[in-house]
Amino acid sequence: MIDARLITLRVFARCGTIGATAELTGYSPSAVSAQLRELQRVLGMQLLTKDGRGVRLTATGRFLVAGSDPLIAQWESLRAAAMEAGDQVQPHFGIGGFSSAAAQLLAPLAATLRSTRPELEVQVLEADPARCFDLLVAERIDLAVIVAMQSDSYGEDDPRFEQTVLLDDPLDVIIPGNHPLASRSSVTLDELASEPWITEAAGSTYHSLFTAAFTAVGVTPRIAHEAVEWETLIAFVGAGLGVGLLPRLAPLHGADNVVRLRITGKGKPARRIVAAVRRGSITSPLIQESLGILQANADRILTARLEEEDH
Amino acid sequence: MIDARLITLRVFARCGTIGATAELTGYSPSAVSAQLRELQRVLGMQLLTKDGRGVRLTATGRFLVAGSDPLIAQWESLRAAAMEAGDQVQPHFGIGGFSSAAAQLLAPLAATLRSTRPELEVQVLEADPARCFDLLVAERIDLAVIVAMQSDSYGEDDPRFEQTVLLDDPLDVIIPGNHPLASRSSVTLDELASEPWITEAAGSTYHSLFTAAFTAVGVTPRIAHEAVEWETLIAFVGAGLGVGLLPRLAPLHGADNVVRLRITGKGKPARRIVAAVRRGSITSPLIQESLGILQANADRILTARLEEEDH
DNA sequence: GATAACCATGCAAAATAGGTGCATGATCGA
DNA sequence: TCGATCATGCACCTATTTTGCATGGTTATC
Repeated sequence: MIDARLITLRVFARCGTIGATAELTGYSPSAVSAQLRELQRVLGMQLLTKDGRGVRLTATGRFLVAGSDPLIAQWESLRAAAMEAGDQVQPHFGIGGFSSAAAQLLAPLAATLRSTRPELEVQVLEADPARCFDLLVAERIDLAVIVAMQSDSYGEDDPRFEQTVLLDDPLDVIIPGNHPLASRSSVTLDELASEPWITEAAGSTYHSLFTAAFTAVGVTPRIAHEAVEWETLIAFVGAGLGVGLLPRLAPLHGADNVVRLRITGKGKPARRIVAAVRRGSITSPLIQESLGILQANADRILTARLEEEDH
Repeated sequence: MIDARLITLRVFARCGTIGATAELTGYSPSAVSAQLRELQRVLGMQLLTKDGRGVRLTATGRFLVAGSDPLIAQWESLRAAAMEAGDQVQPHFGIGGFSSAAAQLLAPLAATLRSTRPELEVQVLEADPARCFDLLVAERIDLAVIVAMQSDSYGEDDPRFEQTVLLDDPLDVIIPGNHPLASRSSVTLDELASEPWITEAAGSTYHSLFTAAFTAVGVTPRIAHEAVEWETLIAFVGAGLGVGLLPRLAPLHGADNVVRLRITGKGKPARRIVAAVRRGSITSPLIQESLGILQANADRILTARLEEEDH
């Protein structure tokens, strides 16, 4: 119920360029430019200034954007309370999450909602955590599932969002099936210290988890290969190129020559998966229901994962 | 920056009928109907129900309207703060007031603003106090000048408005120029107890002031005639039909055979004139400036009135 | 109990706001 | 200097919104 042009301005405050704002909101750059100009005209405020080949928020613009945070939150809160009090159903629901969450958690959630609320139009967007926050601001999605990142530009206390922990997803070790330890059900990271490791490129979300896990046990692993997708990582391991860490949420789905081992000992790495919503909307019945479904699914998957892969 | 359809819903909550909402907002009834239907569709809430030949808010609708009060206030507050912080100028400014206020206070205010802020488009609407509040809700005007009414449906602490006292406008007595007391400069109400009085129809704003003035001194005046406009009242007095009470703010502008006398004694009736704005907007520089101009003008008129009419 | 007044709404047509795509100009990095 | 990037203006188009009138249902009046 907040004017779309103000939302656009808020997205611009995140992106810094008209083009990126257009991409994120789904408009064309011309439309964003026109919207922001119109916003300035209606409000009688100068919100943007030319800055080199781009534009930049004025002090007034920054002030307005910052001040609009509680406004958005209050609207979300009101909307949620009205939905709850009136037992109403909203027509559209957008959810977003990073790759493994999208596949493992969001897809089942969408399926469940589709059956329990047939009239609800659910849209799922796969996007990395940073983009998920942007999509929340842009109101393209209403709920995001992300991995908690300490180095994130979105703090826990950001006035725009509310976050709740969904689960701590433990990292397992995957090793080739013909590896000497393959018959074990669990290992310690020490036992694999001398193995060639496969990880993601330095700087990625996963890589920081990787290093954190080994610094916890005081071991410096040798990084032999790099992969981006879990699929690739699993294939590398299956080909005997090395060993790797795989979140328990990520499925092996019958990969050849790969076994998953639980990690024991003092280094028990895990990635924290949290759900994020726009502040104020947390009490919405639809979001509450979704959080419940997500958590139930997560628990179910985590407990079932090891059993099903151990035949 | 709040969606126009929510504003329309808020106006409807005041009026109760689509037609009245249309009249107040400036839309056609069909447009209002379509807007409210669209609002329900977008929010996924049922806000209206059929009720006889009209429609009525549902519980959800009432909840939403009540809850939107602080939302509007917060936006107004943010807007005002941004205007102040950024030294910006808004393009449009609507002011409204009842007849004598419109002529005596709003017209000069508009003229002043026109010269000090040439780029500002000022619109003046004459409307009775109740309608002024509705126009504020409908965002047709940003500032209203009204007479404070205890019997008003808009309390002093209404979450939608903020009110500041502009002035206490004393009521003077006007009598025919050939009346025995015409040479006096002031009278008490007791001295005029036996005169035939001219007032407005019972139930009007002015009438309650009239009766309050006389109950304060314990006299029951004889009401001989009724008039609606000050013009008419003055003409009646000039024709020798009786005497009347005239706010000092209302000008005689050279009426024949009429003199204005100050009232002394314990019964010193006055009408309280207050400025009302949407809650949150009181800190807006434009509104602050306007309030200052209004108050200065009011003081100037009040002090000048008696002198100029005493030649 | 019939008639008139009132109220909301559906529909077709018109108006208008808003969006797209391309071209342009300006700026920055190589 | 050249190419890349970015914002914006313009012409065209789309889609939303509004209007005016007609309709159906409801209440008040006589």
